[in-house]
Amino acid sequence: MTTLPIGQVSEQSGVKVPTIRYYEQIGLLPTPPRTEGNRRLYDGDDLKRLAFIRHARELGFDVGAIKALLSLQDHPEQSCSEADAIARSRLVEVRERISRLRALERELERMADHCEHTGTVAACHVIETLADPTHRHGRLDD
Amino acid sequence: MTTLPIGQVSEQSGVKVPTIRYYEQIGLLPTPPRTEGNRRLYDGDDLKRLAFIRHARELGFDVGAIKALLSLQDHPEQSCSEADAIARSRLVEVRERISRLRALERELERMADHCEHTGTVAACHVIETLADPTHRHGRLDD
DNA sequence: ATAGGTCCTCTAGTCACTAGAGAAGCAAGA
DNA sequence: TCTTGCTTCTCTAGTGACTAGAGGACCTAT
Repeated sequence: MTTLPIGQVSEQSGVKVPTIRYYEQIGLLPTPPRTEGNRRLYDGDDLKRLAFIRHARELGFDVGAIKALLSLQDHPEQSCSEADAIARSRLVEVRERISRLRALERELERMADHCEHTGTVAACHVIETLADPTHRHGRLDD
Repeated sequence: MTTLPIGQVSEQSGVKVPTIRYYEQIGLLPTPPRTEGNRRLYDGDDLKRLAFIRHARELGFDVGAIKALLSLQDHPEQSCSEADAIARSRLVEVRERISRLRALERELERMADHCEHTGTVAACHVIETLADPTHRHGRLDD
């Protein structure tokens, strides 16, 4: 089984060294074993976990939400209803994000296309694109 | 034309009062006119702008990215190529986020469905769902 | 054995808020 | 008009999630 020092894990996961230590400190990463000389040793699972955390953070999930998601992974023995509740509530959030991002995507596409075809700047309506779906009157995109 | 005090704007936009003042301070919001008694006065445009900022932040865009998006809206006279560059680079980012969120959505759906149908906890593979598309071998989900 | 790199802990700084203190403004009733 | 209570004002300090730096230990290669 391959083990990696923190620098390698950092490089391969895209998470900076101090951030990895920080994640350990706040309990997002398990405390890894150490060498004789007190250096942290990681394995492939840690690598994947870190990459997951990085992407989830980039998508705007806070540490609490990420902990909840990882707990699904970490505790397959937990009650079905509990896991289900976590998965479902995250699912609602994820779907809302997707629909907002799609609206923004369409607006940016429209602007880029307009520019390409006419050589002029399109009126920009990005502000409308992220309107709160729960407050909207029109239909929601699919 | 209706004007609103900061408290109303806060309530209707979902952005807290100190946060609104903070956005003014860092230049995300224009400095509003004041009453005789030195209180800020906002209008409907400010309201929309604030709601946009809130949603964009929730989606994980940082202030710099939001400024760039708002600049498209604010400066229709700017060069086409500049606006286009901003729109296109945001577009790439937005599409990547969408595809990752969709992968996560599918995994959460799978888990919720599994629980519903079998009454047992599904093996959770959320970690795999956000893998870096640029490092993946399989095809990307549209 | 020593030079250069990686790692250690600890403290402090950054970004984007968020909460609190203390004072001034304003609206409504006694 | 005065006062009670709410909103707003500015300013300072605290939070969450990093991020950078100091000072020192470890480790590899020559």
